[in-house]
Amino acid sequence: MPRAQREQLILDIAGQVFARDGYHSASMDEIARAAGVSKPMLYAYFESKEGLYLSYIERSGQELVERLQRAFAAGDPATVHAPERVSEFLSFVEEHRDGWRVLFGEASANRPVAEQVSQMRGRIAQAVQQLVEAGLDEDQIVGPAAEAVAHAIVGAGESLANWWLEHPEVSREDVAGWYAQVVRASVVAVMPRSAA
Amino acid sequence: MPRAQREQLILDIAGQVFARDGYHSASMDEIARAAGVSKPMLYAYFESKEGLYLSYIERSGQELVERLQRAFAAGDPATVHAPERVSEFLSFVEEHRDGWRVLFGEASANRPVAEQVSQMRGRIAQAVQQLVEAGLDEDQIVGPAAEAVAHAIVGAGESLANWWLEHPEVSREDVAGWYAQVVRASVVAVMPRSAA
Amino acid sequence: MPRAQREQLILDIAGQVFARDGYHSASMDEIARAAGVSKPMLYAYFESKEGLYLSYIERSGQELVERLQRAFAAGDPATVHAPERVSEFLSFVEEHRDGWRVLFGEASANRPVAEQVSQMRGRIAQAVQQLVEAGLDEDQIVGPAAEAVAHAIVGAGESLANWWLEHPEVSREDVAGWYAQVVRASVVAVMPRSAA
Amino acid sequence: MPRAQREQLILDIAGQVFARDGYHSASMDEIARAAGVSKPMLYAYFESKEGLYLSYIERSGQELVERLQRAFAAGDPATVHAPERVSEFLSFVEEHRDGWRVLFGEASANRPVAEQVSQMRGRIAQAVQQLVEAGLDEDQIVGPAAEAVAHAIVGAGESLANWWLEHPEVSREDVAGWYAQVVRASVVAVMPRSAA
DNA sequence: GATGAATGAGTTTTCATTCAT
DNA sequence: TATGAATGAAAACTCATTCAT
Repeated sequence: MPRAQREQLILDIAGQVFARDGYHSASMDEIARAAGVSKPMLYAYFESKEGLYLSYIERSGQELVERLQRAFAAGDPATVHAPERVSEFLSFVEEHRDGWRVLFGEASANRPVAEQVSQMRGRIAQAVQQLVEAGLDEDQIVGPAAEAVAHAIVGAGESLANWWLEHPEVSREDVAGWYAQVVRASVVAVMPRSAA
Repeated sequence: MPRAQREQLILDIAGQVFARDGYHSASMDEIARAAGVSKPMLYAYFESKEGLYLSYIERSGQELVERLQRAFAAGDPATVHAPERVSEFLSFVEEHRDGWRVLFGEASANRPVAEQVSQMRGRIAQAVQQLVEAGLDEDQIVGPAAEAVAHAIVGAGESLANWWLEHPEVSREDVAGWYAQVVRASVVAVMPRSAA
Repeated sequence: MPRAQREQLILDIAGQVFARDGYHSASMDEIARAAGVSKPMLYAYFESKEGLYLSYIERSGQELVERLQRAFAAGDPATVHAPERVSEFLSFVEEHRDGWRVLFGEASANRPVAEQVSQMRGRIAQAVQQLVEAGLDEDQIVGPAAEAVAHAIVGAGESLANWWLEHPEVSREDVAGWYAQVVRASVVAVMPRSAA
Repeated sequence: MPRAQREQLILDIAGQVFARDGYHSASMDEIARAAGVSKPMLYAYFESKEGLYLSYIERSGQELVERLQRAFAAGDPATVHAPERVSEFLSFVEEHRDGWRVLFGEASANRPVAEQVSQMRGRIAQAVQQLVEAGLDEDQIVGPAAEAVAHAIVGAGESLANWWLEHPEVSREDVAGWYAQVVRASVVAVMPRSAA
């Protein structure tokens, strides 16, 4: 088997293991065994565990960025946010679960620990969901939309807050204002008749 | 020093270390040294590394959830998304950086690894930012708003995609539709004159 | 509570723990907790873990030796080995299980390890038992006598071999001769009509 | 050096250390150093300390059981207890001191502790020895025979008592009866002219 | 006399990494 | 090229033991 091909195979397997166990808990032993190669091969091809990981997210990230750019940034601005575009991006997530999980999923690492963190996030999402639903008439709540939007809102806030922590020169008021608007607009957009 | 007080002190320090290094890379030795106590104390008070971590996120999460609920869920729906409310939440993030980072920050774990992942996210955010700006006249772009909103949008998508992976019964079209609307509404809301 | 009395109480508890877990696996923490005293008390009274253990086997051993001497060594040689005497000794074992186990029982220490060793001994005892039974007519085998004698024979051999290891000046032939006679006599004694 | 061979070498060394220090006090560090390998090898080959120990007693026990069965159980019942047979078994003990000590020796564990226990047993054996000698004319006592038989008797009692503790359904009278007979027969067998 | 609080020193175990073949 | 065999370094965790009060 030529080297290039074997490298791809190893990356596939490594992705599975990283996605399942997280960077730290994944062991080179396990990856080598799962890929059916010897450990020294892993080192010959990728230098180190870190090198292997970086190679993997490089490959995954490359494709993800391209797909996202195709989904979001290309073509006529008027149609840019069209669901079909977004759908393409979601297809990618679906087809490349491992890559997505490694880049954006919650690092499993230690089972009970990950669970507790995830539970905390869940509680927050629930609170937001109640808020979303509070602005609606009871009969407007259709299935999982409210739950989904709640997660989107939480994720937006999380990301925004993290960004802000790296940009302390931006005032809290500004950030708060933007986020407030995003939240309000999201609720209104998805739940159109909402009075929120 | 009475036990209860020292427990709080240890939790503070542990939070710093966990926030900086991530769960796995944080070592009990380091935490003990930083807290100025011996390792056996850590075990006497928190049973295990996992126990220490869980204690920490319990304490942090408790307060975060409360703060978020106060920010979002209380009072008159009409004023619920008011920036002042959101601002309160951001205050919390600011005051409890460590707690926030441990719960919602990017697990550092391994420096270059974290950096690469973070860079990848950055590139995606940039693509989205360009998209946001594409819908605006050049003179409308005011400072960091577009960047901030781009991060919010990315975070929303990330969170939504993760939620969807756990809810495969929801159709891709639905999720795509919701996300598309969230994105569009967010852009419009923050960049009001945008034609997007 | 006066010191002397408390010492006795602690020794009782310590014996239980030592008998259950073995010297190494027994922890001072556990003994202190079980005895309802603080660890520093244990050290004030017995100096060290070793001191505690030695105190315990001293107390137990003292009584055991006395009982054995009374059972075996006293009085008219003709009646010395009478079952009533032996019975007294067995009473002691029954009443002082912990003491006996600590002095002569198989050290538990590590469960699976102890089990494996014990199994090995069991297999040996079985082989001996078959031998004992081989010398009997089938209808002579009455209940557990053969099994019991087999264990006695194994124990005698074990003890004899250990003794011999410390007395290399004694010839193997002599030891073998004595042991052979003990075995034969034991079988005959307990299974009287045996042709062995 | 091929793996299989090195495994045997490690087992040999481990046996020495276990025999000298007992299971608990033996440390993997020490075994590795003594065997001239690194600790990870120990784990690669035997999984754990427990695994190493079990491997060792498996290997030792296997051979011991076979030897014992050959010594005791084979051939014509009439010659079964012949000293030559027993002698073979003693040869094994002599040649496999470590294996024997690990399986049947007094677990050293902690030097002074083991010593004290051993001393206690010694005192008991002495008492029994006096008893044995009490039944003899002074000029009949030939060298170490009485001492050896005393140890055999003590070992038989020890083993019998342990067996009885696991079989409480057997009456004390029965056990006492059997033991009494074993004792009497042993004395008579080895010290033939004794009136005991 | 009694103890809550504290620790030094050691244990087993794991893992990324490399060399000899 | 490929690997079986080997390891240095560090991790989590435990325990007998001792102060300060």
